[in-house]
This record gives sequence, C-alpha cells and structure tokens, in this order.
Amino acid sequence: MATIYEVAKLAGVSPATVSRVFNGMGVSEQKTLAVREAARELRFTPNRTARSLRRQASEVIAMMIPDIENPFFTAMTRAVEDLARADGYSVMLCNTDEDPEREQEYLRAAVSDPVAGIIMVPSSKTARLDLPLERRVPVVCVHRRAPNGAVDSVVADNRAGSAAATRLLFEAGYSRIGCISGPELVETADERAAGWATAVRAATGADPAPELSVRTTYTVSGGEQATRALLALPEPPDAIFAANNKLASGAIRVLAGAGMMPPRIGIVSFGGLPLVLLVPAGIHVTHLPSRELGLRAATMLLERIQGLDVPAREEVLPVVISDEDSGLSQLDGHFGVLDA
Amino acid sequence: MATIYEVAKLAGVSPATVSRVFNGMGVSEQKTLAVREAARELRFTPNRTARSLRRQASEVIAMMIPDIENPFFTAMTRAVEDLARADGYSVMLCNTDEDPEREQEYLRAAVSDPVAGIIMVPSSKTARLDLPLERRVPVVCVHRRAPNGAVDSVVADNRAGSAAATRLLFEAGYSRIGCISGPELVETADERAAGWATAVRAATGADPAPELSVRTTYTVSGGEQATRALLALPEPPDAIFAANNKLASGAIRVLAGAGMMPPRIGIVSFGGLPLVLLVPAGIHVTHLPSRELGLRAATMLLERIQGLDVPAREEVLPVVISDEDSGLSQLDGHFGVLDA
DNA sequence: CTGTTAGCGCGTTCAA
DNA sequence: TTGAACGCGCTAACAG
Repeated sequence: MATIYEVAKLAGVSPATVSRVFNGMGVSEQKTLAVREAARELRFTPNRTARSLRRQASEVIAMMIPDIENPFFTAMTRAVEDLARADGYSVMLCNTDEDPEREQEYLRAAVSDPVAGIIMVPSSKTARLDLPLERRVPVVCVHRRAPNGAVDSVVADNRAGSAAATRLLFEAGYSRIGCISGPELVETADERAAGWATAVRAATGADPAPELSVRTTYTVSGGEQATRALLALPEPPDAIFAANNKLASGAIRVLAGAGMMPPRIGIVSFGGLPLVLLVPAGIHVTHLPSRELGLRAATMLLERIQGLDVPAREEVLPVVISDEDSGLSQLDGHFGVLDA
Repeated sequence: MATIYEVAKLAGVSPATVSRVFNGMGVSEQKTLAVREAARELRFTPNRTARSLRRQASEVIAMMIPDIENPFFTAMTRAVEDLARADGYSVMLCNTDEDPEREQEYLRAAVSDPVAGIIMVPSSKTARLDLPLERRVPVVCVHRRAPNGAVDSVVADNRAGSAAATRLLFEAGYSRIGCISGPELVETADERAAGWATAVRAATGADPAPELSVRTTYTVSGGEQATRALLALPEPPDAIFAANNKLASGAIRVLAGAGMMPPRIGIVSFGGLPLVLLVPAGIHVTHLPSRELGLRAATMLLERIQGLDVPAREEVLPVVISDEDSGLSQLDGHFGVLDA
C-alpha cells in the first residue's frame, strides 16, 4: 500500500505537496499533474485512518437503530445514508435490538472510534448519553426523543397520529376499540397508547376500559399474543388499533386465522406494512414519515458536525392519515394495496 | 479525551504499561489495578483510530449490498452483524443501489479506510475487485458469485430452486408459465431464468416461447410493467414465475388490480414476501436462505481475516421449496400466511 | 508555491 | 515485568 512518501519520491516533490494535491490546496499545475500521475502509477489512495488520527475528525456517522429488519428503520437509514454520502460521510450501522446494554456498548465504541456523529433511536428513556456528550461527539435522536432533552431530537407526532388513526375506526362505526402497543417506557409506545386513549375518550366520553389496552414487545409474536388476549376478553373489542407495523402483522395473522376480517372487525395499523402491498380490504394503514425523519436527523447532525452551537432542538413531524383503506382501496373489492 | 499518557501519569507508570494493561499482556497485579483505577477516573477509552494505524488492522467489516430496503438483504446483514459482533467487529453498511460506480467508490473507500474485510453482493459480473485484491483486503461475495471466481463465494442454488418453484406451477395444473426476472448479467437473474426454462423444457418437452420471459429491474415497478407486458401477449401465460420478492409484489399488485387471482392465474414468488404475511391463497412463496447466506459469508470472511490462505472457495446453499401455498395456506380460505 | 519537521494516540520493539 | 524510544501515514505549522 503506497504512501505519500513513495508518491512524493516518484513525482519528485515533497510529501506535503502530495498531501496538498489530495486536499485541494494551492499547488502549481505542473506538480499537480506529476503527483496525480505518480499516484495513479502507484495506485495510491490516502489512508483514511491516518488522516482521521491527524485531523482528529472522522468521516463516519454511526446510525444506531433497534432493528435493521424493520422496514421503518431501514427507510430512515436509507435517507440518512443518502444525505451523509452527499457530504462525504459513510454510515456505520449499529443494531441495538432495543437492548440498553448493546446500545451502551455501541456508544462506547462510537466514542472511541471516534465517529463524526451519532444518529440514534434511543432504546428507552433510560438511555445514557454521557459518553458522547463528554467527548463532544454530536448526537441526534430520531423517532424517540432524547432522554432529558439533552440533544437534538426529531420525532413524528405519534400522539396526534394515533388519535386520528383511532378516530378512523370510530367513524367506520366501531365502538369498542382495543389497543396493542409496545413496551412501557418506550416513548413511541407510550405516545401511541396515549393517542388511542385520547380518541376513545373523545368518542365515548369516558376513559377506555383498562383491559382494552395491551402492552407488549414490538414484534410479530407480541402482536399475536396481544390479539389473542383481546379476543379472549369477556367483552372483546370490535376493532383493534395496532401501534406499529409488526404488531399489526401479528394481529392480522391471528385474526385471519380466526376467520375474522373486516368489516366484522376493524383494524388499523399505525405504520406502513411494507413491500407485500396486499392487505385485506378494510384494514387501515397510516403512513409514518420514516424517510423524512431520517432526512431531518441527518441534516441536523451534519449541522452539528459543522460546528452549529445552539441549544438542543426538537422537531415534530406530522403524521398524515389517509382515510382510505390501505391507502388505495379502489383497486379491488377484496384487497387494498399499500404503496411500496 | 484522555490518552494513555495522562493515564500513565496518574497511575504512576509508563504509557507502555497502560497499553499492556489494555491489551492483556503481562503486567503486575498492582500496576494493573492502578492503571484501571486511573483509566476509570479519566474515563479513558483507547482510541481505535490510533490503534488501527499502529496495528495496521481495523475492526470494521464493510457490508456492501444493493438495497438496504429489501428485507432479503437486511436479513443477510443481520446475520453478518451477529457473527461479526461476537468477534469484536463492527459492520459498516454500504448501499450500492446496483450501481457499479457506487460500488467501485465504496470499494475504494473500504480499501483506504482500510477495513478488516469486505462482504459484498456484487452488482454485476463486471464488478472489479482489483483494489481489495491488490491491497490484500479479504473479500467474500455472497448471493452472487465473485467475478472470475477471484474470491470466496457463497450463493443459493438459484437454478435448482427456480426450477422446483416453476415445477410447482405445472403440478398445480398450469401449462403456460411466464417468467419475470431481473437484469441481464446479474447472476441471480440469469440463474433463475435458466431454472425456469429448464422446468418448462422438462414439462413441455420444448423450449419456452421467448416472449414468455421478461427481464427487468429488480423493483416493484419492474414487476408491474413486466406483468402488464405478459398479460398483453396474444397468448398470455396462465401462470407467472417471479424471480424475486419485489418483482412478485409488482406482479401481484397488477394482477389484483386486473381482478386476476389464483386459481385463475398461478403465481410463485421466488423469495419471501416479508412482514405482512398476507397473500391471497394460491400464491406460492419459496424461502431463500438469506440468514444462512449471511452466516456462511461472515464465517468465511472471519477465517480469511484470521489469515486462512487457501484458494478461493465456493459454496452453494440449497433452496428448500415448500409445496404449500404461502407456507401456511391452511389458515384461511382466502389468505395464505407467510412466515415472518 | 513549496519543503522540512513535528506529532495525532497508540503498540511494539529493545534494553534493562 | 517495566520503561524509553520509534514510527504507523498523514496534515498543519513554519520557513523559505
């Protein structure tokens, strides 16, 4: 692996000149050409590690998400990568599995790498950001707020969105609506359950029955178990608000297995059901601004990396509720089609 | 950010001793304790950049995939990450978008970082691996073979799997089966189209009609257009073999829009349709060993990183074809359910 | 515009 | 077992 010294020797210049050529400083055309020629001959590529060490700055952004297999997070990641690349940064993927220990481990690694910045979906309200804060590594929290509002955050309006999604079911004529949401202390899960409760209160004038709200893990099997629990109630719900796509998948799966489909039971999925596009008619699907969340987070982080020094900011992106089944119900009597 | 020098001073030892403590060399218990205490006090973390530069070795694996939003690739990536983490490596995600130029750019970056190794899904048979080969950075190709067999590869048996999947349609009574596959020169696309042709030949005793095979991009809209083209044929097919999940999604979308569903038309998707789990009955879905591909690739790469020096290896993983619609058709008369 | 030199933080000789 | 000194490859500061 060639170094600037070898290039310099071959080009008949000093190492510093080689460095300057590769960093766009003022070098005479003649020497520039000579350096480029020598570099090509030696297949020279600047060593990024050495550069980082010397500059005390890296070109890597750490992206910490709970689950790389959830299309919601990959869409976010994709957006981040697009923007980061445009600014010359690479994206390092860190899968936390909602595990605070893994998260902490990744934070430690990111800080000792050290990365240019961190975009993270905090696994819980207890996430500790001391390490990056202390080392002055910029952090932006996305999708869930930063603990203590310590750093920039950009989130979707989960509460209002969930309330609107639940309202859809009331408007469709359902009256006893169950809620399946994620773990306690996970912000999105709390917010979405709260939105559901708000809508129930607005529609019925009373607090929702406690047994109608089930909290579980954000997984397909969590959705399955919760749905079974709701169906087993003495007075089961006639509709279900599922707080994310995996929960909705589990719910749909169990309901389909029990032969219960709309309009016999109402279902709304808060968050897109990806790729497959086919859901039975009558299932409402709301769109979460995953890409927009990623774009905003990346923008805010890049600003911080470039030195922006203002107090922690917080942005809330609206959740647009379509009132059509699955977004495109006109296609077919039996299926709605969800945008890819 | 504390350095070993500050830790050394505080602990009353030399920097070398601090280094030794953090690398598991022989240091007296007393000094070890002193160093650890000082390190904790200073919140010291070894700087990975400096370590990489000095050791000429990094702890990052570059994972280059065509599309982070395709669950097939994220499942692979997830498997890679699991294994890599266990060995102390982080995974850097590189999204190539099937674009050879971006791929090349990423290879250049990976080589100049420099990473410990590269796992890649080559975007085409023309991918150039000279850079990593020259710099002796280990590469493993996954899902698609390495160009020229230059490095280790692990792939699924796309040809046999596709033939078996196509046979499923013949066995279900369909006789004129169309094929929608990916771009020319993309190995999986070629192999799957070839598998389809083999099955057609075996079933009909003749070569398939050329107009029954459509090649397009591996996208939902590609699948849509191809399906429309097939339906517009003077003699349209009575069944469709879709060579990947995105193509199948597009096909299903168009067919559903035209009111054509099984059994009126046969459909098989080569590759899982993720998360949503609901596809109309009669749609066959085969399972690709995405996780296994990732695991094998990671294993092979880690071996190479550890210095294994044998000629390039090639592994072919079997594709298991389930003969049930969507894997779980027993659930419901109208829907099949696909495993998450 | 160009060359010389120092040092980013660490791991690893070599001597003691 | 320990410490002093060197250098990984590069860029920034200073001279010229």
